[in-house]
Amino acid sequence: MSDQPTSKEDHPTGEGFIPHLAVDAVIFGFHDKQLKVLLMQYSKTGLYALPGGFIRQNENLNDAAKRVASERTGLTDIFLEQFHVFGDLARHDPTPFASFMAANGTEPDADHWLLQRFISVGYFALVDFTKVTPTPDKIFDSCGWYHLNALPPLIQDHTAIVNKALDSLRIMLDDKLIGFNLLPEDFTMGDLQSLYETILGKSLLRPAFQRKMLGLGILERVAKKYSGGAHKAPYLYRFVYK
Amino acid sequence: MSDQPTSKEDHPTGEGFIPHLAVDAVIFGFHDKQLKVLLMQYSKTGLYALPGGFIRQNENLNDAAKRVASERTGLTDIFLEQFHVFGDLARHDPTPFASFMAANGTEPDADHWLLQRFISVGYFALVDFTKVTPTPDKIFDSCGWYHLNALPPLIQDHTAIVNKALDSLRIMLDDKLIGFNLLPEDFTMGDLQSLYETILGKSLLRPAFQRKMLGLGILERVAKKYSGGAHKAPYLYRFVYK
DNA sequence: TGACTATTGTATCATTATGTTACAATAATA
DNA sequence: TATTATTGTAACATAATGATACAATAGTCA
Repeated sequence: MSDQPTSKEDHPTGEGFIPHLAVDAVIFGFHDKQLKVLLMQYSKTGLYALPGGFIRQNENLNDAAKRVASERTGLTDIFLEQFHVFGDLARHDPTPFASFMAANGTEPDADHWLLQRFISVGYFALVDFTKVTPTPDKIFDSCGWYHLNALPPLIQDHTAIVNKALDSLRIMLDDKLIGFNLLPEDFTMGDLQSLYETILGKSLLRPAFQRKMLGLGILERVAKKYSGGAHKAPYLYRFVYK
Repeated sequence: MSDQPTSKEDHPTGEGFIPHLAVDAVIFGFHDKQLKVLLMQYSKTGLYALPGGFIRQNENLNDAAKRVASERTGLTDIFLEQFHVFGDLARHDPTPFASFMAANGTEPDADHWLLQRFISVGYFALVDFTKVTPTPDKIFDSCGWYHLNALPPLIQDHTAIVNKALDSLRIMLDDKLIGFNLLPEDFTMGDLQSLYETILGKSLLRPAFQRKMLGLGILERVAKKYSGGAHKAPYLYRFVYK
């Protein structure tokens, strides 16, 4: 997507980027009945933030979000979904970035581009967190997974962004399920149900769930069967792309 | 909301506005079983566009959208809903604005701020078009209502924006109904059904519609009854805000 | 090898929601 | 006072969803 360096410090003037506009990515990680979010941390201040970035002058907005998500996860083919734009003045809080810079020994001008007001387009993604290599950028020097129900305090309005993303994910789950590549090629109905239960945060009844999923018309049953447990072998399914 | 002039030409350099970022408002007008959209036209070129505008440096994004919608309709209290951000490079097409300026005798520089790439946040609103005074701005010198199923060709990707807005409106109708103030304070179930049928573009069965609406829990029946037609008088309802 | 265990696939029934038809009630009109 | 058009709602049919039950079976282990 790009041959240029992308971290923020490479562009101290913000040149080449659209000013005042950012993307923030809420990257949900799922595995083994756990739902986590990828967060960035700046160790010197202990502040946490969502992975984010800026939009190049000659870059599609969606590609900018994809770039941000790919750089932080090492994954290509991330399915990203735009869900909301956060554009209130009240969200503007330059203190975190000022702290980062101060801790790096550079006292920024008051009108430094990073300290200005940003309007942020929120994207969410859902990935298998065991397949991810969390990769920090040059501002946030660490990067890792945090349980959704035990998030640390986040800078600015990032907690609200996470919550809104989760709401959107839950609403869109049926429609976007096929886009998230977080189950193996072949999976059981139990795998799928675990995914749903984890994301929705509640348990579901098995027969009704099976009926509903098959009713979506996006699953095909694979002939061979799974082997491993001391019980009847479940069928394997895969998504059918029409 | 503002005491400054807001039309585009008052700011030939774009000063005071966030560059490269715009809002476009899809203002649906409903009345008497008709659904229309408010469009701007520049008479000298015949080009049509959605009402749009820019975001002030010190203005909430939502307020910018509200300002645009208010200035074009003369209405305050417009319920606006953000629905999508349009950020592809492919949507960039400076020719309409270049035409406007050329027709006004000013040959713009190639790097004029209005000719640059814009990312646009889409909002939709739903109003009673009989209560609106369509008000042109200084670029688009006329402004009026067009039937949804007979739209003229629009500049850039504005047709796609209208279609996406309509999709979103239909999906959100149940949830956002109470916010659109396009029925009188007291209205009949028939009025409400007409509204739904017009927006959804299909007819609905009366008993099921009544059941569903009452089931939403946002209607209360008013004691008094309507008078006028040669038939049984319908009950009047109003929205109940909880 | 055969009883045991855990889990699966699905049948069955219950409940709720939705689609459809029917009809009595009634406000204005003539 | 009969007529007309429309409303409110009952009644039934169908579909969707919630919940229980149970047979099927892949491994485990006596």
